[in-house]
Amino acid sequence: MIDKTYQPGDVEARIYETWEAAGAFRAGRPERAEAEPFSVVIPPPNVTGSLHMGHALNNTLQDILCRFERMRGKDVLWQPGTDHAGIATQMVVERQMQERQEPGRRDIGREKFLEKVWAWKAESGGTIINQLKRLGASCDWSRERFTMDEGLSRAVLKVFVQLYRDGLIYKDKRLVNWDPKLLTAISDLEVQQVECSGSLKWSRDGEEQPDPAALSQALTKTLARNPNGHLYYFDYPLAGVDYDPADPATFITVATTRPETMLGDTAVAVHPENERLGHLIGRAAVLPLVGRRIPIIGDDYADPEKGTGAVKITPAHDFNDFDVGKRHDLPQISILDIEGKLALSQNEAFLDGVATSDDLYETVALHGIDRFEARRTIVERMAAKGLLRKIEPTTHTVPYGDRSNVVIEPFLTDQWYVDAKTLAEGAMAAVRDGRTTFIPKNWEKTYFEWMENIQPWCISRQLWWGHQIPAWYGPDGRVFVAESEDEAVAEALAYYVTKETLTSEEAEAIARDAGRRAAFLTRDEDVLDTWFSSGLWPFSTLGWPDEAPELARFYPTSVLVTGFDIIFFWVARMMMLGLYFQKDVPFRDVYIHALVRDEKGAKMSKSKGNVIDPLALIEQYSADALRFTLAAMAAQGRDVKLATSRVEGYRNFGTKLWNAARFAEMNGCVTVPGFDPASVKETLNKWIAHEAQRASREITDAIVAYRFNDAANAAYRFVWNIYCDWYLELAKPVLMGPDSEAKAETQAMVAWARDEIVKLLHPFMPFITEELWRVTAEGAEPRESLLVLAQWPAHEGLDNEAAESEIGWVIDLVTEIRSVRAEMNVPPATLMPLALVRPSDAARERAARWTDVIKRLARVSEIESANAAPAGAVQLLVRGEEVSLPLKGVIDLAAEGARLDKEIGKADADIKRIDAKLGNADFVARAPEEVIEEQRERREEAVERRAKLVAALERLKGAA
RNA sequence: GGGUGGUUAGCUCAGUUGGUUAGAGCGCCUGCUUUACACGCAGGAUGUCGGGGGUUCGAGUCCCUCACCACCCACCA
Repeated sequence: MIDKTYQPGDVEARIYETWEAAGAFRAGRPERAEAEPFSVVIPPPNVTGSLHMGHALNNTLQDILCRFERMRGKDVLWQPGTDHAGIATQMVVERQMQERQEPGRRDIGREKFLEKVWAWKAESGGTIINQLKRLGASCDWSRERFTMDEGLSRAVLKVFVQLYRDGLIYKDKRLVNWDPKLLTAISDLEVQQVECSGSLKWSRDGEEQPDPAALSQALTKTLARNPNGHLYYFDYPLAGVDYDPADPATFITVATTRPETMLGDTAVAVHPENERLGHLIGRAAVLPLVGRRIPIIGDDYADPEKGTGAVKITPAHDFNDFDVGKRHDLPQISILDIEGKLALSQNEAFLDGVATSDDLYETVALHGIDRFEARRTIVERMAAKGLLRKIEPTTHTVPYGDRSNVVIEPFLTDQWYVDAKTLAEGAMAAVRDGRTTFIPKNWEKTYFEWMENIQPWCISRQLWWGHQIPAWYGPDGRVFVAESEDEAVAEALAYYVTKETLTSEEAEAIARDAGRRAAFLTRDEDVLDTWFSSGLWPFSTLGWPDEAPELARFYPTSVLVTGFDIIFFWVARMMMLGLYFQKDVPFRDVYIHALVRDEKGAKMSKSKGNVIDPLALIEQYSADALRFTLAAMAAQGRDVKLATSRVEGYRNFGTKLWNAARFAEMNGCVTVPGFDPASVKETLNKWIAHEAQRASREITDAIVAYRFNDAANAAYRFVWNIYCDWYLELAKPVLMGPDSEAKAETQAMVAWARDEIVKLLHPFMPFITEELWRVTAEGAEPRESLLVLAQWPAHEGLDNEAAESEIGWVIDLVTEIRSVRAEMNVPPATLMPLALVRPSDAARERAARWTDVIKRLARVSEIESANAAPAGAVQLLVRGEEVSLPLKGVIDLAAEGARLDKEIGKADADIKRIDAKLGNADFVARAPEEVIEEQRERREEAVERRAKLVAALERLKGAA
């Protein structure tokens, strides 16, 4: 007995266990050894994260593809796993330590800290996996991987060493995006540009706010809230002359949004062709507050239109200035420490060549203050010295760290880089020649755009949680890159022996002694960017660098399903690294889905508080309802704006399906083993076979084309509007009637169609369908196999236009009668006689065959034929046949007259519109023949319809 | 500054290569204990397809333009 109500909470957990126990998701099931492989790697979620709506969408779509292909008989591998998420995870653990008021990570040291992270991973790492299971994800969990697994770590080492040896990884000292809170370099992609503007206006020469005390107060107030955007104009006195604010020949004015960096200025640049300032090129200015002589140089970078036309150059704190500095061989003076505090005392570069002075002492005394505090102080001091000319509000963008949410500092450090430009060549070619295809196609443009302008990828992070860089430094600072410390030591010893820094005896002595070996080299402290290891995901998870049969069988993977937000972070890197190390693309297709947004279209974020928790929706409406909603809304190229009313609607859909199955059971509809739907005799059954085949085709085609919404809608329509609304209703008289042969066939067919439905719906709603499959028997026996492994409907030869035509007529007739009854306010209890007016033989036969159904569904008392339409009856046209409801006395004659008038009006409008088309010589001359023919037929039909309606109206008037 | 997408019913959204009278869900209105289902059944109303122009026999669909809304990339002294 099927339960009266479906309880998703109970069923879902049980069903999932059944699948796992049966090994249903395992790749390489023996019976599929010869099957075509289908593989997908999951975008690995953060190991300590939890499921958000983006995951729900992403994994629902992958699961639909995997379940679909599994049912189509393929050997499916959905490779699951998690990412160690370097920065994110380390931050979480550090925050926990802080909350518990424990000593910081630097206090306890690397080893102890990593123990804590691993402990946290052990504690929380299962959460997201369990949540994926709640969603129904059919991953092969026996193959679950983690980016810091032993195997994946070996892949990382091998890749790093190989790329280093091939000259594609190198160490370089240049400006990086430095996060002063996390104390690490980050890549360009991890920097968010935030627009900010200011409000403070002040001018030394004007009236705006001349009082220095008031200025100081305003500055304090303004700079207290960051970000802000102000342009500060400073006079830099020229060397060799006495500064006179009234005499432009004694100074050069520069404008900056970052006053504190002036301490690191090493030049002022003007455009070589600047008419106003060009003559100053070659002279020098004296850097205020410091006393350093800095040259005035000519460089195209200085735009005469911007600022004052003269720009201060701070090579160590600005990306553009860095380039200018390189061109002019300027010193790079870093004046900040890693935390963004002024680093002035003991700063040799800063003090180099600067004569001691009171100014300098005062400035160096600022050592250790924060960069924003420094900004205020510098401005105040410049103002006090009369060198601040003015302050203007401005709007500009400020770089923020996407994790730490603090202002990022361009900072001069040694870091490891990947030569992305070289690797990008192959990755672009692979998409250009179609070895990998993006769906929707337009994302390829985004991909190319970025690839063409790709910058060196900074891969080192000053973190502890991650893959430590396999680089060791010798006593002279020389770097040795190798897959293990032993190899590095061996390499280093050999090197130093050849260089005659060591004798071979010394080298051998070191090599023999483990302690000395370990002390001989120092390992690089840094770890790799998380995306470095995720970039290897499509092959590292398949067993590389070992010889793994899975790699040969499942690489390249069939499709990658992911959001557009990580095309650069992840997709591009996998393309580059996959092509380099496997000589083939990592995936054939890349399906890019949209972001899930809230109802108003805003990106969901914790800070906005508009996050909808997928688990809460699963609790409330079932995983199936959530999945179906996401699939139905996943139209290509558009964001998914999630409304919970949709989830509720699809929960109702599940209930509808459940009840339809209960109905089938109550009427003794049981799956007949070996039943052939092509053999049925009843028109109704031929019709549902025809419709089921059509639905199956639509759904299959849509999934293959990644048109998930079309697939979901086709399934929805078939189940609700075809199977439930009509097939079951039309079958009721047969199921309750006396014809045992027809009844038996129909019972079998109801069960067959239900089974088809359950299969077609399974990729979308795996739980309820599997449960229905379980509770419905096959013949006298329970089902032998699970639905998850059942065969996808793929039948041919069930098309049946004759059945479509006949059942279509019945449906139209019933619908028309219902419509008229409602319009005429005929009470449901009133049964009406129905007359076919001069029916064709076909219509008469059909009416006879469907008498019971028509009577029941249209609430008709009897059906007869008439030579003429009776007076005062309602006239209907059903597929060209005239039908009347002779209900004089019941209907409102005036209302019927109005209805007929309206119908005639419609017919007139149709005729007029078609005539306009057919009357157009150009249309007749140029439109395709079938379009014209269609219009002619339609006109004929409309004219006939009009004539009948007019006649009916005449009769109505006669009756009145 | 460069780019992408969007603007269709009260709301959330479909509408593949131009071709019937533009659709769905939710909401709304009317009626219904019709023996699976009120998480239901039956019927109904609602659109200048953002504005303007163009191409075409024919435009929600293609082109131009304007407006507004998102988002991405780059950068500004």
